[in-house]
Amino acid sequence: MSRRRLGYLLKHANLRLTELTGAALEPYGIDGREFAVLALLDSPAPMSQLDAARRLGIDRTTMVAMVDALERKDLVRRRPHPDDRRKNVVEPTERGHETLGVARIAVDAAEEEFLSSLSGGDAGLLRDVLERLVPPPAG
Amino acid sequence: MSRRRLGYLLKHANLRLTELTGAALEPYGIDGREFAVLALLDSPAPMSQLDAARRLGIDRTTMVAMVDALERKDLVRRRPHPDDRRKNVVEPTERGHETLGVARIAVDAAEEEFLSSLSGGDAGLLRDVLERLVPPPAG
DNA sequence: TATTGTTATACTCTATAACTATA
DNA sequence: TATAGTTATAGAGTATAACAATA
Repeated sequence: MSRRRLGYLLKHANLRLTELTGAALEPYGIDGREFAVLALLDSPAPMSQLDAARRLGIDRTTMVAMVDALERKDLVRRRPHPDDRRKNVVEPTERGHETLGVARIAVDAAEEEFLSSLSGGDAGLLRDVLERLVPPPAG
Repeated sequence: MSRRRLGYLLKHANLRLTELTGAALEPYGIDGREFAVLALLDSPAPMSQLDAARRLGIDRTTMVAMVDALERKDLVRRRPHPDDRRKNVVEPTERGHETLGVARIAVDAAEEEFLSSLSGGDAGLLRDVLERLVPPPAG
């Protein structure tokens, strides 16, 4: 029996977590990617679209579409940056904050379910190991 | 500092390994997905396209395209199953076996590089933990 | 009737290039 | 000249539906 490749395992682990997270967020009308953007924008320091894109490792044109979608749902708002009018400051609306509060609980539960076959120690170790494997975003 | 989400870590770990594996395989004219199919088909038991698709967790229509590509490169060959003519038995050609031999070494090296920031023990533990998180293919 | 392979088609996610406005 | 946001567009990768051949 040939052991499964690391690439297969990572891909399918990712698929499973995406599925669990997506199902957990469905009642709130957002998916895992939108949750990630919303959670990132819930930050004390004002964040431009480009800042957010770099932090999440996605293209700035992709970020345009994601902010569009969140704005249509009244979860974030764009306003011009006071000091540099090329930039948009993007921030959660009141509704965005509320949604984020409940969505965080749902995503935490989804992660917990995903990790439920592991001991607490192994779950923590998985996270630590992945942290070491994935370099922090540049900039 | 908000800690990075498990979904982010898994996605970007996957991206990094895909990149390393792709670069390692480029000299042999295949990518990581084609390698996975080729390695799976290098099996003592004859395997149909549907068998292979189920094992890799991809759609059977996707498998058609992958086998097409590998056949164009003279790395696999289709022949009718002797006992059930609805099925194709797909098997590596001589050239496929040779390519697989060198490609395996390249992929092993890419995985090693991917894991190079970890101790041997942590690398092994990562693999074990992922094995437990990813259910074996049904069927 | 059900299964295997195939084709046509469409959808999602993403990136590249070019444009606008600001700096 | 360079940067932030936007638009148009195209490329992967994937899946669904319908068909042909076979069971």
